[in-house]
Formats: sequence, C-alpha cells, structure tokens
Amino acid sequence: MDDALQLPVIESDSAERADAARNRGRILCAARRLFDERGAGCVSMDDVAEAAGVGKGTLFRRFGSRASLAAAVLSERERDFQEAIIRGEPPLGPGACARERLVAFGEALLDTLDAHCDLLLMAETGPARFAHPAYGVHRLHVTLLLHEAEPERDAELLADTLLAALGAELFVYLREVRGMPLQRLKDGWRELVLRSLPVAELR
Amino acid sequence: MDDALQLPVIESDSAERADAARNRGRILCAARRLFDERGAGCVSMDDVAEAAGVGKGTLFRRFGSRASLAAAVLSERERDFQEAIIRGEPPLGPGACARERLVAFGEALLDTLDAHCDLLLMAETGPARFAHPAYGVHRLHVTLLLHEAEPERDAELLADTLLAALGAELFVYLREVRGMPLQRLKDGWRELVLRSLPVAELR
DNA sequence: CAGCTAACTGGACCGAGGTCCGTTTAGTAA
DNA sequence: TTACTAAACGGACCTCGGTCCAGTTAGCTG
Repeated sequence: MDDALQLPVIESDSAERADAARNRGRILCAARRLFDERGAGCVSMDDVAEAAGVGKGTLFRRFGSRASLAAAVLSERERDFQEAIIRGEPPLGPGACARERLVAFGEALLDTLDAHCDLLLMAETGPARFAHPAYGVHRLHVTLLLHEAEPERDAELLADTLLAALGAELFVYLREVRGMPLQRLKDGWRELVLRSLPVAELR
Repeated sequence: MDDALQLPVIESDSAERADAARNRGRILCAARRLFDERGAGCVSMDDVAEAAGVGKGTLFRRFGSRASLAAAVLSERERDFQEAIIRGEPPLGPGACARERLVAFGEALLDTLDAHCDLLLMAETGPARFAHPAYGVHRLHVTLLLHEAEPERDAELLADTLLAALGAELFVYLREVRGMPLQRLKDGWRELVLRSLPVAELR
C-alpha cells in the first residue's frame, strides 16, 4: 500500500570524498553537542563551525542552511518515526482504521515536538518547513489516510491544514505562552480529527 | 455582547512630541509607497529609513521591528476588519449563527491574505504572529464564537488551531507552491468549520 | 610515481535586522 | 528670554545567516 512513500531523509552520497564525509561527521557531532548543551536557539552557525574545527564555507556547503542542519540532526529520530508509520505496529502503523492512525500520528508528532521543540523550531523557521522532505512525507501519509477515510474529501488541502495544527511555532506558543499542558493538545488533536472524519461504515 | 473586545491596534500616544509624530507619518508613508512599488519582500529597513529621510535608530524606535512596521502599515485594513466583525452586517458581524460567522470570518481573512500576502507574511514572520495584538483580537473573536456554538468544547485551543489554518505562511505555500485557487481554500475552510461544530439545535 | 581534475576547504566578505549612545531639540517653567 | 529636562534623533556598530572564490587535496589514470 503506502510502502511506496518511503523517502530517505538523508541520502548518503555514494560519491562522497573521504574528507567530506569526515567533516560531515564532525559537524553533526559538534552540532548535536552544542544544541544539547545550550539549546538550539543559543548556538550560531559560527559556533558550530568553530566547534567542528571547520570553516564556515564547509558548513554551508554540507548543509545548505541553518534549518537544514537542524533537520539533519533530527534525521535519526525522523527515520524511526517514518519507519513506525509505514511498517510499525498499529495504531501508528498499518492495521488500524484511518481515523485511529491519524490520531496516533498527531500524538506521536506532539511527543516529538515536546522532546525537541527548539530543534524543530529551528528546522521549521520560515518557509523551510514546507520545503523539507520530512514535511512531504508527513503530508503524503496524512493525505492517504484522509483519502482512505473519506474519498470524496479534498484530502490534499485538509492534510496541510491539519498539519498546520502540529507546527512547531504554534506548539511553542501554546505550551510556553498559553501554558497548555501536552495532554490538552493531544486531546484537542483527537477531537479535531474525529470530528473532521466520518465514522467508518464498513469495518 | 462582545463589544468589549475592541482593542485599538494603534494607540495614538497622547504625549507624543510633534517631531515624533511627523517622523512616524513620514515613515509610514514611505513604507507604504516602497512596499507598493517593489513588494514588501524587496524592501529593507534601511531603504525605508532612507526614503523617509530618517535615521535607522528612529525607525526602530517608532516600530520596534520589521514585523511591527508591516503590521502598522496594515493597521487601517485591520481596523476596518475588526469593525466589520464587531459591528458590521451579518454573516461577518453579529446576527448570524456562530458557525456562519466563523465561516465568514475565515473567508474574509483569506481575502485579506490574497490581497496583501507579502505584507502579512512580513508581519507574521516567526513568533511575531502570536505577539501581535491583531492576533489576540482574532483569537478572542473565534474563541467566543466557538464557545457560543458549543460551550463544552475547549474553545481556547480550538481557536488557535483553526487560526493556524489561516496563517500567511501556509497560505503562500498552498497558493504558490501547491497552486491551489483561492476558492478551494475557502471551501476547505467552510468544510473544516462546519464539521468541527455541531449544527445549532435551537435557532 | 607523476599528472590531472573535480571536489572540497575556509575565511574574507556581504546584506540585513537590530542595538547603543552621544548629540539635538521640543516643550515647559521661571 | 533663558535655563532645564525628558524625549527624540541618527548613524556607527554589532551579530548572524549566507555567499564567494582562490587555494588545496583526494582519488583516478597512464
């Protein structure tokens, strides 16, 4: 079924020179450490370059932008997440009905946001969110589920709309400014999804 | 009823010195002209300062940030919009049922986005969106309507969630990258709202 | 091993948003 | 008119994301 949507987030370039690979490793390692120590918001790209013992040009050659670097640091988690969605256990993976899978998808994403909101914020800044391959995967997944639950619906649009409710900026605002607990956001998501989709008739 | 929510977007500071007022006017005028000529994305703050014949410090003293300047330029339109919401004709203003008012609200906001998307994008960049008073007004309005339609619901959270579907970044993505026509977004909004709220029982 | 080239490197550089602070000026009180 | 002060002014300056390009090097080929 939807196995076809497995897009590797990071393609290890087969024709990558040894020094390039080494520097990529150094950069990722240094970035991970700095983000962990100070929080992603307090680390500049110069900091990363210096900590990795690498010039700024190299840093940007490897990871075209700040948002991209954040995404790369998160790629492991994202890969696991995609794996769980595509081949994992229900209700996240195949086997459950579309509505339940959607609810589980959102709740899992909210957990990820809770754990890495500063990094995700950095990755989703500005239009970067929509450009990132991970967003494409999420959108496709949600679109397919929506289509499965209700084929007549405008699933494409609704997918992007629902995903907007799981954006990092909104999340941070709701949690930190409005002070809403995580569970409340999950309940809200569940309610939103259940109301937006009809109950499956034939099951 | 909800007349109480009228928050003036721009409070003309009563104790504002004459030179300050003059410069504020110059800046707004120059900004409006430049944005109009080149599009908001191609105008730097230095450009605005120079065109207004004012130092950069003055520009930032008057309007603390780029996002704020954009908001100020939009404030006229926003004031009209708030007026229409609070005291205008139904279905946007009071008189229609909450669901219809919500649908109308979103459609009107989508029209505004369509007309001024570059300015709104500039105004909503990053966390600025949530900080702006206009967002507060919109949120309050939507919250009250939701509460009216279904008092048991978590209206606070749902309001922010629904507003996320009307964000400028999402709008630009849907229109320009995904190529969706405006009417499609309006239909999607209507569908989303109607499904999220129960039909009024007593009318 | 020598020669070649495509890829990589790194730091100088740029533009833009935003801050700082010494100077100027509007408004007021004597 | 003069003296005084709080406010406004403006441009030098800072930080930071991102680009450029001259020099270097990995890895292949003969």
